Amino acid sequence: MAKRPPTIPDSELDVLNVLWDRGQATVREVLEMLRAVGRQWSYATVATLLDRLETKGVVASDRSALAFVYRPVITSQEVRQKRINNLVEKLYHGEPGQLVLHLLKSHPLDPRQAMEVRAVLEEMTGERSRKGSEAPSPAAD
Amino acid sequence: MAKRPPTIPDSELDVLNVLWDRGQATVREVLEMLRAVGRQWSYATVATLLDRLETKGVVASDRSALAFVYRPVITSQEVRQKRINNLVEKLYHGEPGQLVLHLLKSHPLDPRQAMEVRAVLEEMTGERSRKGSEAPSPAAD
DNA sequence: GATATCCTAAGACAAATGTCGCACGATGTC
DNA sequence: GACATCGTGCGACATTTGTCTTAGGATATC
Repeated sequence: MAKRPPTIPDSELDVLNVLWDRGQATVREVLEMLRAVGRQWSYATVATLLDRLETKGVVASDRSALAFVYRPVITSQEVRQKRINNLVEKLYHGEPGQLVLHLLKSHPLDPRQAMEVRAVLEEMTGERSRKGSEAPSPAAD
Repeated sequence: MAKRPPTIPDSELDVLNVLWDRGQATVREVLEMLRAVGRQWSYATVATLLDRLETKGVVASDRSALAFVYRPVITSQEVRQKRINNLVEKLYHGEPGQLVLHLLKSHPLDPRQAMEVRAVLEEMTGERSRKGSEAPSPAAD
């Protein structure tokens, strides 16, 4: 009778994204941010979403001030990884190859990233392409 | 008051996967297939899911025989694309680069696919790595 | 300190998801 | 034709998701 494991639906993800972006925020701040991006939610809706996120343990709140300040407890990395796994398993039979291909086809990379990915791949397939300038590109996130 | 646009939840996706795999199937066949993969659903559950899928218009049924034969109406490609778009937008700020990197890191490609992807990338970044034996591999799906 | 504000708490409520149970008709079997 | 099967139709029910309303406390403002 175990309850279903907690997931993060899209609406909550929108909220979470704001927190990841600015590190922390109050309900109102999140609301403003989302308004600026087109989401026409009411204050209460955002509050509910943050509350649910906290219940699920993915965000924490500093309740010392008048307006609670929420902060993410999990990284976007963790969520991303889960989604990726799910995608690969449920829609690609655990075969990431096709996924990568589809991805490149539908979402072309800009040159810098293309090179970066290429470097990784070359290392993976056996450094076959000599070019000399393999300076590790320190991409900042 | 528009109802939310129809989505395909994970449970339904499991069912859909069986249909994509074998082209078509009856409730019982889907049930068997899923049982074989660990899903302990009841007959009724599978029937419900197929019914919902049909309501959503993603599968159709041939009702001439005793047991209805269901068949997918959309391709896995379409669903995959939607999921990919969602992932890129919601979790990667529309930047596919990081996603590809993460993907490669967590789900290493086997040599064949790695080379295939690599070829695509080289074409994308400007065929800089000369090697001579780059027979274009026309991979069939 | 009366008011206007802003917050959170609590709940409401419809739709979607996850999983069935069961009545009842169509079929197959002696 | 009586009985065991198998299949669909229909409905049920708990949870989750999507969105809000409203009550009532804490703060700021004159």
